[in-house]
Amino acid sequence: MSIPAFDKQDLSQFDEPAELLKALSHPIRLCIVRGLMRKKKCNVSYMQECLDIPQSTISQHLQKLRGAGVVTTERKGLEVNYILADQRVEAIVKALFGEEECEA
Amino acid sequence: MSIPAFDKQDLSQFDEPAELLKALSHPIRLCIVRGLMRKKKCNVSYMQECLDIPQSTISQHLQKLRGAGVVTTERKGLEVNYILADQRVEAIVKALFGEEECEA
DNA sequence: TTTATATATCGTATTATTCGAATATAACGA
DNA sequence: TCGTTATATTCGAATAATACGATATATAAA
Repeated sequence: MSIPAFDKQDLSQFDEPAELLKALSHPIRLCIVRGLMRKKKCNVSYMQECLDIPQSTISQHLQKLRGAGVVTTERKGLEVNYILADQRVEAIVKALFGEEECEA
Repeated sequence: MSIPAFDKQDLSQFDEPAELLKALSHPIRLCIVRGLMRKKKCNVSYMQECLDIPQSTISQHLQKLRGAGVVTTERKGLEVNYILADQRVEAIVKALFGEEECEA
């Protein structure tokens, strides 16, 4: 009587992790997230400048990341800084891109 | 002159990893993949029985996983066994669900 | 106040995913 | 060959994701 490898009874336990992965599964968002691993803290304008993508597009991606709990925000005056907020995400990014020194 | 944390020039380097994550970002597929970590090798009927989901639905999810290189197949007579084929995926599943002994 | 700047949200057209029934294929045994 | 079982593919409808211009909000400075 061992636990089956698959089990429809707890399919719902995969909902949240799948949501997390979905939030990460877009090139722009993945780029943002890896950028935040390198840079710790980053405002929208900086990302926009680097990525050269319309502001509303970036902002929408950021809201999706925030909605999934991937990032949190810290306002500083006019700017809003984004910060990684989920350790699982860091492990996933490392799995995908390798370990890496982060700059202060 | 350090490398910027974000860089539009190599946005395309995120395409493949994003595809990989997209393939994983569905509860059924994630369940299958974690099941394959536990069980190593598994045919479609077994998954179908456990998950109680229409055959075509399972098969479609499996094709998506295969297309992304997450799994490979081994035919044995009528049955087709699915097997994990990407180490990154194992690391990701561990990040999401924790380490775990695998049977056999 | 007004103005400027940084960011968020809305509207909407386009494209992609999802599901499951129906159908097709592949391998085996009689 | 024919029938059976296991799996894959096709199709259409419903739903969700995406991009981006236009517009709204929030903060700060004049």
